[in-house]
This record gives sequence, C-alpha cells and structure tokens, in this order.
Amino acid sequence: MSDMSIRSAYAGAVTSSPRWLTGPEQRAWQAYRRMTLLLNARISRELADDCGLSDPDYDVLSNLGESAERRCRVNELADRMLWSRSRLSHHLTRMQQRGLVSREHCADDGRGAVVVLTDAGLRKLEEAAAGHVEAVRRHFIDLLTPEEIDAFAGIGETVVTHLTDEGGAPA
Amino acid sequence: MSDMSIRSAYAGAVTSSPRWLTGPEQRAWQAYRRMTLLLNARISRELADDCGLSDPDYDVLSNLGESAERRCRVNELADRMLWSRSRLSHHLTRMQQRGLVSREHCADDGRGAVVVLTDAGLRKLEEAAAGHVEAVRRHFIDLLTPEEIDAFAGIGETVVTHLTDEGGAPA
DNA sequence: CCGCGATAGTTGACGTGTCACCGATGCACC
DNA sequence: GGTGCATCGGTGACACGTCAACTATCGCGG
Repeated sequence: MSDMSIRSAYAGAVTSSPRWLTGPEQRAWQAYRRMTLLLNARISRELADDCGLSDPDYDVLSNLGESAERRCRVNELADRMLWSRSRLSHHLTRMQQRGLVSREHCADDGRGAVVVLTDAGLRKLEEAAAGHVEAVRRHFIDLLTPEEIDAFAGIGETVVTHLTDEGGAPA
Repeated sequence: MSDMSIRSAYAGAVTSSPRWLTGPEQRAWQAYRRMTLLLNARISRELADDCGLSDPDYDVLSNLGESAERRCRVNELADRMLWSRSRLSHHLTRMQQRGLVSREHCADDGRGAVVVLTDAGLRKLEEAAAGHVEAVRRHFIDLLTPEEIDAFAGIGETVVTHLTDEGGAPA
C-alpha cells in the first residue's frame, strides 16, 4: 500500500465518496507502512546475523526467560504474546528440533502442555539480548526525542486498545 | 519481543551495561510491536474477507493501477514497493495463476519482463479500494488527532530515512 | 456414571517471504 | 567481435503464519 496508489485506485473506481485520506493522513499511513517494513526487516536481519535467531524465536525465548522456572503453559504463552495457538505450536515444534525449548506434560491438566526453556535456549537468549537492544536503540529509539517517544507510545496504545476492545484478537 | 522480557533476559545475561531501555522507551517499543502485530492482522483480515485479496495482493494491484498503461517493469515495481525481486517474482506467479496480472516480454530489454494489470485485476482493485481505505481510517487514522497524525508521520519518516540511508534496503 | 459442549493443543495444506543460485541478456572494454 | 562482469528475472528449498479439522481431556448437567 504505497503512497498515492490507494487514492488513485480509489479515484478510478468510485464516483461518490467515502472519506478518502487527506494529504497528512496519507503521509502518516505511508510512513507507517514503510517504517514497519524496513524496521522489522532490519532488526530481524541483525538478530539473525548475530546469533542465528529469527525474530519470533527471540520473542519466544524472551517470554520464556521471564517466566517462573523458565516454563509456561502453551496457552498462557500464546495469550501473552498475542499469538494464535497454532502459530505457537508450529513454532515450538521447530524450536524444539533445534533444542531451544522442550515440551512436558502438564500434571494439573491432562490436556495441557508445558514449554520449558532449555539451557541451550537460555544461552542463546543471553547471547542475543544485548545486541537486540542495541539494534532497537540504533534504528528506532535513539532517533527520537523523549517527547516523540512518549507521543509514539501514546499513539500505539490508542490503536492497540481500540483493536483489542473491538474483538480483533488473533485466533 | 514483549514488555519486560528483553529487560529481564538482558539483566540475567550481562553484568556490565550497554544502554538498556528506560521505562518510556520500553513502553514505546512495546506499543510499536503490538500495534503493528494487531493492526496488520486486522487490516489484512478485513481485506481478505471483503474481496479475497491478501495485503501483498492489494499492494501489487494498487501499484500497477497507478502505473502508466497499467503496466510496469518488474524491477521498477520491486523498487517502488521496497520488495526484493525474488519476493515479487514469486508473488506475481501466484497472482498470474489467479488471472490478476500477466507477464509480457519487454521489447527494449531482452532480459526484462513487464507486468500488466489484467481487466480482472483492475476490477478486483476497484472492488477492494473503498473498503480498504475505510479500514485504515477506522483502525488507525480516525483514532488520532491531527497533531498526532503529523507527529506520527514525522517519526516514521525519520526512521525510514535513517534505514534507507544506512543501506538497509531489501535485496 | 453418562453425555456433551468447551477447552488445550496438534496437525496438514497452503500462501507467503528469504536465501542462494541459475540462465540469459546487456554493456563496456579491449 | 570476443571477454567479463553487472543486471534482469526466475526457481527450489526452506522458514513462517493461517485456516480448518482433529484428538483428547475437562467439567457440568442429568
């Protein structure tokens, strides 16, 4: 969804008018699209080059790392990460094959499973953390003034609140 | 990359200190991560439900729609979209199979290919555009004040400029 | 204790994105 | 007019994410 494209596509398509985006609005939307595309690509790439972890790998590891006993019910982990169960299950399978996590049966609930951060997983996480923080700083945080940081956080939270309240949570 | 996770992982991992994220900085980073996750998911989903197009499908269609003669060299299209050639090639193959675009040989350059928006592709684009704009408004633009819109655009552009200048462009 | 809907988690199929590599053409330089 | 390298674009293998379907267990009402 780049720049003028939506507008011209729309202009060609319709004769009456829903509320099209104004100039500043288009600018914000374009900035959003491009920023997320480039920033995610860049941070993922540095993480992968540094230590062979993908972005989702790091997410899982860091969430497990802060869990009590370095273990967590699959479902609870999915909720915390805003991931679908399916996505998490697939990803855990891949990470398990690489020895970063393991699965255990849950004593309390016969249906349940517990994911455990292995020692190898913890080492990987420790290896990755500092570099990841630096990347986030270098490509995002340090580019902004403190006022911009706060403004951005507020905007993001507004959007997140709207989406979670409106039933937009992942399956 | 959620909330406290990076911090605690880091705190467990290292004894000396690179510059960790402060509270407001963590808040901004978390807001960014969650906003992009939820907003992209939501807008993609509405687009898919409305007219069976994925987000990348719409990107390609709208870029082609604003091209002269509704056609474009593959390479130029990739550059405009900030996509890798490989990604675009794969996606064009899939869209071609669905009849949304077609490929032609380029007269000027024997290596080249030209992508053309088919009539079916144009109809799909027209069908999708209004709903897409409304979704962008409903879940993003209309949630923000004009001041926030401008601030956001400025922040996004700062980040994009930094990343493109630093050689972070996709392959 | 049985039936039955709800919940936990997994799986398979498929669309998507990346990486490494390839074949072909263009182009500059000798 | 050949040599050599860059560029154009495509392909195959694989990682990732979604959807729909499935199994197994839970827990409630009878």
